[in-house]
Amino acid sequence: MNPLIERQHNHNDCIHHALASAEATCRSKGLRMTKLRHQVLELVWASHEPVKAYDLLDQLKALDFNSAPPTVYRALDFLLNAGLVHRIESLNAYIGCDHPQQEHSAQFFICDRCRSVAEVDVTGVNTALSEEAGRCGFRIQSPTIEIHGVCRSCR
Amino acid sequence: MNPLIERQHNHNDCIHHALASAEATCRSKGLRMTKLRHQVLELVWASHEPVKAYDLLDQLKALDFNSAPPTVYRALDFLLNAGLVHRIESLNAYIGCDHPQQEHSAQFFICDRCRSVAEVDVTGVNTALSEEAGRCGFRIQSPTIEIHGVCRSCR
DNA sequence: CCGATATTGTTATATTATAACATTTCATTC
DNA sequence: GAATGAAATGTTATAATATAACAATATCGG
Repeated sequence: MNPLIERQHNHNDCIHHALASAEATCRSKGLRMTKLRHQVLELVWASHEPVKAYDLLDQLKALDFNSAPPTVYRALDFLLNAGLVHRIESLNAYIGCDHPQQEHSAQFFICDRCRSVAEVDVTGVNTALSEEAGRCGFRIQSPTIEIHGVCRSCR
Repeated sequence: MNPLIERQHNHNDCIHHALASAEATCRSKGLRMTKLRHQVLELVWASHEPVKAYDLLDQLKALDFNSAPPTVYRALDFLLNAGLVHRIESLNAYIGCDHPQQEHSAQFFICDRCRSVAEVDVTGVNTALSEEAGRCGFRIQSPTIEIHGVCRSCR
């Protein structure tokens, strides 16, 4: 479904790119990428499907991290603030962002069959929303745009 | 903030219009607007701010409805399916829809200061998303578009 | 090294939502 | 108007998601 995510791809490349990019982002922003946060980010990047906080928690426990709910929620908060992951509100789940450096407004196509998610950035959507916001006198801070449907492979 | 919701307006009119419209919708679709569902819808329409399930529950209890969580969640499910309310995913909350008859894709401007919500339907957003979906081979089923920010009155 | 600050550990609890089964209500048919 | 079946509601329990509050530890700048 995702132009970026071919069905066949070397996912190790995704993971490595994401983690390297995250390290770079943290360095440039003066943020601390600790062992725990790194591990959580790696778990998030295990797939291109959104992952739930308590699933991460179970995996952390299995990895012998000393974990309770705050452990994972704090790590996720950090990653969210750093722009390294996005939260999918309609799923209460989290997904990695592969271009944390760039300013971008995230829009998601979410396949309800295979659960895969594609992050897109449609200019037309942003401009249309900005224009409407301007007309209403509304100052946009954070858009949540999550489009549920069925992806090409699943149709 | 909402072109539709003037800061000064007779909210009784909103409520009456919404409830009458809901009755009409149910009649035309062969749905049963029971006392409980009517009461929940009326509570949802008490304001133009999204309301939480457990707040509704407390209010139902105060009104001597025999209520537990399933009571309110079932009523909300019914109202959601009937198109009489929308769920705001990013707030875990619910808001009345004042034009349930028309097919429409809901987009929300949500003020994070005063919590008021304006439902808009920006053509440009829909067309841009449809076009992108077409390019990706994605079949859109239900868009969630929730724009957080600050409304005109609160800026 | 010291002190300040950020991070993590830990326990408890708040918030949101659903499962499962019993009972009641309602519309229809007789 | 009683019998029936389906829809709605009542009820108890529990699952799933998230945060508060405070203690302990690690890290950074001086």
